[in-house]
Amino acid sequence: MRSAPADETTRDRILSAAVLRFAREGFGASVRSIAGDAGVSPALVIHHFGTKDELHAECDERVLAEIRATKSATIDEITSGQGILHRFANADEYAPMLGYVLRSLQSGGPVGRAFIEQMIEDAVGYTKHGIEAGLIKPSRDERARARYLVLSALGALTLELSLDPSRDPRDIGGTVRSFLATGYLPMIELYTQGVFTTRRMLDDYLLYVPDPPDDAAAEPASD
Amino acid sequence: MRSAPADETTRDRILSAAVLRFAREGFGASVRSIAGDAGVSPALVIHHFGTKDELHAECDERVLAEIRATKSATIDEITSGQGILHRFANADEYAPMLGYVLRSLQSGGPVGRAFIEQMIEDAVGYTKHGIEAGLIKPSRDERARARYLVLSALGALTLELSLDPSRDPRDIGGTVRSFLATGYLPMIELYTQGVFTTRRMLDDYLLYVPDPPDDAAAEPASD
DNA sequence: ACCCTGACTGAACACGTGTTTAGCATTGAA
DNA sequence: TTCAATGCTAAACACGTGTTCAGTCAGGGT
Repeated sequence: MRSAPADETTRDRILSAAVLRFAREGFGASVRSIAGDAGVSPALVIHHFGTKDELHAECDERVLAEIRATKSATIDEITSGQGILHRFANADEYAPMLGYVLRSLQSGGPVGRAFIEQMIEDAVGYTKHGIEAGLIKPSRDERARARYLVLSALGALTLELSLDPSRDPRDIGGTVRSFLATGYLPMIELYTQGVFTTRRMLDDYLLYVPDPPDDAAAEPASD
Repeated sequence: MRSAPADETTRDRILSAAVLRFAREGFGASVRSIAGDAGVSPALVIHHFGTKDELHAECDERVLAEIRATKSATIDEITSGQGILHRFANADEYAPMLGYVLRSLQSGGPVGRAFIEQMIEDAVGYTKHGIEAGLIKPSRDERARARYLVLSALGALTLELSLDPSRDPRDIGGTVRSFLATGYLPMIELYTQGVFTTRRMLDDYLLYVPDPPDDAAAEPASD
């Protein structure tokens, strides 16, 4: 009975409903609402997952797995430059997944953290590729730059998302597009020409700080 | 009795406790915990403010007023360049205020929105000043750039804040400093020299989009 | 046939929430 | 003094939450 595939349908239906609810309303979404979406009693949710937290954890795992899957599918879609955000814009099919990630980002959950870490890793690869192709300038600290680029882009996006109250959170692709409509020009303008006319601030900082770290000492305390 | 100044003490103590709690734990903080902090019964909180939402609203007003006050106090502190974040770094006295703002930012509250709007306004002024002084390059859309710079900086900060679980949220100044320790170099590096070696992406976009808006059409639908 | 196991439910429980109510204490005005 | 009003509290209420419990139903193994 355990190994029969039909049994997993209900469990999976609950899981999917939970991911959707969590993505739309955040992790405060009630077990009852999830059960309602799955057409099931609240007790069954607990019966299958034991606890709301365990359900949450399993949703995290599922989303992470899905991310890993779609990542390798779209990795050769880009490989050019900084089109990180554009991948999101016309990705309405991934909308609930992205919503889940942003929720996890806001609440400091493990999915958000893993997602950020992975995007940084990707960005390091992209920039390295771009440098070799002569399209991107090398940085004094590649990892720190990749991290900053990811944090600023994703951070601006989350802010845009939570600041626009009119748009309902379901339509994340729309928010991304709306953000790009206003933010893409200044972004690539900044990326191609910067904002400062002089190197003074940069040189001052480089003088002030003795050692530009060489890829390892970038983060003071992590893995 | 209404006009007596001594009466406002307790009310104000509750308000201060609420701002602190909201800043630390978000707006889900319970009325009971706030009352406890103020050394007061939960019923009194409701007696003075009518409703938790009204208390929330009054906290918003107080923080906004405080921001407006400290703004005019520190406006001549900067006036140089992009040291927006540095103002936060050594501002431990404003820490609860900043925490409150970040919470409001995450929840899409009016304080966060007003704060962003004001920072954009400030950034427009700063960049204009910097352009006249020859320190900052002009942009094709000053307002959009100011908005992007503010959103990316503040967004990266909020992400950093919610992603670092070890650090307790009380110590916001520490998080800001930790963020600057890793993020300042790539930020000013980006600001002084960009990341792209060619103008291709920018020119492509400028060709693709017919009209660069002239300061008014930047935001599609707002006040 | 039996029965046991697991999916599944309705009802309840325990708890935390915001809020209300009744009443006490103090204080200034009459 | 007497009255009214306000600051303030303890207790309770109504409600939503996650979770538990007792029990029903179906299905496959013996």
